[in-house]
Amino acid sequence: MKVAFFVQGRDVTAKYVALATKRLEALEVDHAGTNVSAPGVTHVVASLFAREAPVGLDKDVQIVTLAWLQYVVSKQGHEPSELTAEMDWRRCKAMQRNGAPDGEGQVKSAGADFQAWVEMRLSGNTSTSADGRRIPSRYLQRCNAFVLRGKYLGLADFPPSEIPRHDAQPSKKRKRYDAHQGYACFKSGTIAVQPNLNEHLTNAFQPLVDYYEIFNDEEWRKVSFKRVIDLLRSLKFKVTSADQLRSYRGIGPKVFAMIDEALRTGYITRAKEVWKSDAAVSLRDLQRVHGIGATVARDLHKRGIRSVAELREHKELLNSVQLIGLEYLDDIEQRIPRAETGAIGKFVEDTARALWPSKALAVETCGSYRRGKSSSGDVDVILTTPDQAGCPPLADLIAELHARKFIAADLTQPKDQLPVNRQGQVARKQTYMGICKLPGYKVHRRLDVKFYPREQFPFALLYFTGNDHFNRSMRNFAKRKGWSMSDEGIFSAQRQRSERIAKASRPVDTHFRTEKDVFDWLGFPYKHPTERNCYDVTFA
DNA sequence: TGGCGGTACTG
DNA sequence: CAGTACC
DNA sequence: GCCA
Repeated sequence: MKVAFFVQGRDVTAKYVALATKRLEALEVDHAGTNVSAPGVTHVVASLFAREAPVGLDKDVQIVTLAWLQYVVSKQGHEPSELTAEMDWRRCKAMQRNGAPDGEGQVKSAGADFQAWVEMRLSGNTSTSADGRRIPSRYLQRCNAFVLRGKYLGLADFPPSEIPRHDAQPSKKRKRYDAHQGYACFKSGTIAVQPNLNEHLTNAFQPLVDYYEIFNDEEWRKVSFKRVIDLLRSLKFKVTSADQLRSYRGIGPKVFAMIDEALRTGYITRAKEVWKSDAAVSLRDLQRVHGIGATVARDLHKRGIRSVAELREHKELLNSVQLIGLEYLDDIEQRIPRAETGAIGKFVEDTARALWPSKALAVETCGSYRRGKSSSGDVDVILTTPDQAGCPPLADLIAELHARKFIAADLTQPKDQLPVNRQGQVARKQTYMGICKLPGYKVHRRLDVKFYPREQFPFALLYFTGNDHFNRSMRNFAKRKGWSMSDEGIFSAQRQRSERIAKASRPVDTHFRTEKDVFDWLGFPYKHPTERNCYDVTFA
């Protein structure tokens, strides 16, 4: 078990760092604590422990605090107000009465009961604080639920009294929550920011990935290098010697030598060599455009187009998708701050709820956002309804988003002629890709929206949350056992191209209600969304 | 030496 | 169908 | 590229 924690501030912070360290040492846990000094926040940490730290739990845990996130965000030059939008103040408010953090955008103080509770968790007790003080039972329950919900169940949106039991029947009184019966547990309340401790190495490898990305003939070499980067990024220590990585899956003789070279000299010769070619540079530049891949770039290059700048003078060579990609290139390339990703997801959600007021909808922003990243490349939203019969047409939602001037351009045409059943509902997944912009914002963003029938939703969440290595890994795991897994479900593998693949041993007739159902059914250890920022999933 | 994820949209 | 894209 |  490894624990990494990041805290920032003074006052309360130092105290909890000491407590956490003590506790971790008592558990003989391999831990690494980082204390970050940045102005602005002092008293946040206590609430962060409640929010993020499953202290004293015997699982493989990662303690990550929003304070660290705040530090990262401030380093990137964003306003603190953006950060406060990240925090789920509804949950803080629930604790406000008890002296917990104030919800008006600034955490002011942690109440005595709350601090006592944190200390209790840190000391491993369950009902009394470290100094023997008894914590009021109502408050105890509330705090415990707070942590458990945030970390393991993620039922963040439900006040404690409204946490649905797994066997609960849909309540007629709380219609709005109907859709979340069984689905809300996918909400991820955790923000995990793991700093890349091995930037010195990932930076050295990135040019190799970029290089192989621009051709389509060495896909697997590219994938291998990509895995190496994600492996390095996932490490909780800074690599100082290639020998530290000798036993890791994905590090072979070639990569080992490259890591060794990068550590000694600061760069990889091979990575420098490949980019000496002007053609490679041109091809990479052209492929910045959405819709231009290896083949099209090569074709354009043959026609004498060497850069995006030159491409802008020859738009007649592009199809409609590429034209949009070119038009919004500068915007799309920019990273999206986490707060904006959330706001875009909320805009889609609000629009959907306004459009189908009688429908109970589950809406989830996935992708790197759901994996807890502090910025994203695009926004991925998926929806479902508890309706067994199917979903309303996604095209209607897209039309409404157009009407609200939220969507600026379509990269795919929303199908309005999908096969519908007698109720006029669509019983298969519907997908959309486009460009959007929030009212009052300057930069356009890539938006993906998908609408899934509810029985596919757990699989859709898994797929749309990623990351790509995680998906490939999990699907590979399923395949070896004789199943084929996708965003629509799990099926008996039709083709068996390899002897490694076992014959499916049981029919797939289970009803999967949650992501965890899928993990359990596969015999695959459950991973919280924030634990899916991985390069590979190992299984015993 | 063969395998490396599964799917959707465009043209 | 090939190419590109999504995680 | 790595791995079984």
